[in-house]
Amino acid sequence: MSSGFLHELTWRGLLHQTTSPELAGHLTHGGRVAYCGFDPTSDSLTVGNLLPLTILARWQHAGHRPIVVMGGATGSIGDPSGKSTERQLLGMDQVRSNVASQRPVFEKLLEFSGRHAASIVDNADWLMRLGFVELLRDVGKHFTVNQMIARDSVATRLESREQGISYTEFSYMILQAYDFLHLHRTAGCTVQLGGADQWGNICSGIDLIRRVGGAQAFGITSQLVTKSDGTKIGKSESGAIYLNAARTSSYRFHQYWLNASDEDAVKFLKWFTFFSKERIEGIAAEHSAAPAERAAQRALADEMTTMVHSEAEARRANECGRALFGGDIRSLDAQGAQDVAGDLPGAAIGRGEFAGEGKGIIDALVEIALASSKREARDFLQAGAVQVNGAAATVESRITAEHLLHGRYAFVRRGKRQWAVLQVAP
RNA sequence: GGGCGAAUACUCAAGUGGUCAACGAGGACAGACUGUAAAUCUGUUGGCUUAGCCUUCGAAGGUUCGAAUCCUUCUUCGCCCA
Repeated sequence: MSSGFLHELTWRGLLHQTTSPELAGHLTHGGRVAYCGFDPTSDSLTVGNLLPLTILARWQHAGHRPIVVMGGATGSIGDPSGKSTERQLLGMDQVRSNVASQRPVFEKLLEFSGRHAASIVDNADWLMRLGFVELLRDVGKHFTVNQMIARDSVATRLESREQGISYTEFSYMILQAYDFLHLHRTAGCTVQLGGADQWGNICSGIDLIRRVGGAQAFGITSQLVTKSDGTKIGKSESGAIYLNAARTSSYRFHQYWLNASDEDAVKFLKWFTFFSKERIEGIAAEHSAAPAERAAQRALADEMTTMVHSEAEARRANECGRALFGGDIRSLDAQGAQDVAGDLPGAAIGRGEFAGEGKGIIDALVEIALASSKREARDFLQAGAVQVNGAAATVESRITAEHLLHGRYAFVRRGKRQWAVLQVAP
């Protein structure tokens, strides 16, 4: 096991850099403690936050103990790293409720019992108790401003004409360094994990630990990962992909991965799943033999959905996708239609609106958010991009009671992949 | 505190009195081709009751038949001087 962790990150293409060559030796003993910080700026993590989380899980699989640090305090300050603009400050209540609703995902991916039990802590628990003067005296003394302004994250903001940096964000690195020191003292934490953009903050923590107690600590950063076209992972047409089912249905989550490009699919398997090297190579071989089958995308989508939601959800998402893209939507039975409708975005309106002349397709498109305006709806219709229950629609189309599947549903498709449902309100 | 300059749509960026809902690029979306892929080509990209009308060019006023464009004040940002 030992430095199997570093090995693992390396072949997956995730290792960016480590702070010391002695790290490998340090990891030959199991049971080391590492932490990684997460920002409670939203009530749900996104696909973008998934990577550090899986790395923490890999750490645990390698026989070490992970600590999740929720930035309850630092989240209200804002990390200047990788940010070109000053952050909005969050209220404490907001932070608290975000921390609470993010928790389930961590519990899903990490093991919270046994010898290498993970734990979740909130840095508000110690940072909020810290007095300003106390902090300046005990911690601030170990930082020189010269060093602080030399940090990349600060330097770029100092040079930025438009933005500048507030004293608040400038001080962020001190707080994060203090987190590391605190965990070092109270939990024996010796390693901090983070993205490549966290390098500076991690080094600050290691320096602080050395200066205060003369102890050695380590940092490991992961590659900044992007899609092959250079854009961020986890953004879709309709916004960020969340891990929380309430914000991104398991169907949409599944679809997101299924739509990965050929070039990305295998990389994503390495980065995000716990599949072994052999298994991934097998899938890759299968995929390149018959790319049209999209074996890699399918494996990826199923596994990711299972990981973040559940196996049952993955199966449902799969069936739903098959119904929508595989065959005739009209062949769904009542139960199937209900399931699919439940996973799709859309709107429910009164039965009366479908009576007689029925509902105009243009209004319908706007209501189910497949078009952002009526003008756009007309554009789509003129381009032949819209289907209602599998039949092409025109500008004049209307949805009447007769069109409804099982008397309730109008499945509307815009373009190749966007589906939504207009249904009769119960 | 003084001087100079900037602010245009999702982003960058033209436009300096009518021909401007505003050049161009990127992004995004759609069509064709495909495999719910990539690349490519084409189209769209403020809104509406669409031969027309309405609301936009940091904010509020003003000049003018007419303003993104000129004037005044304000806001924000940058540069220079103190």
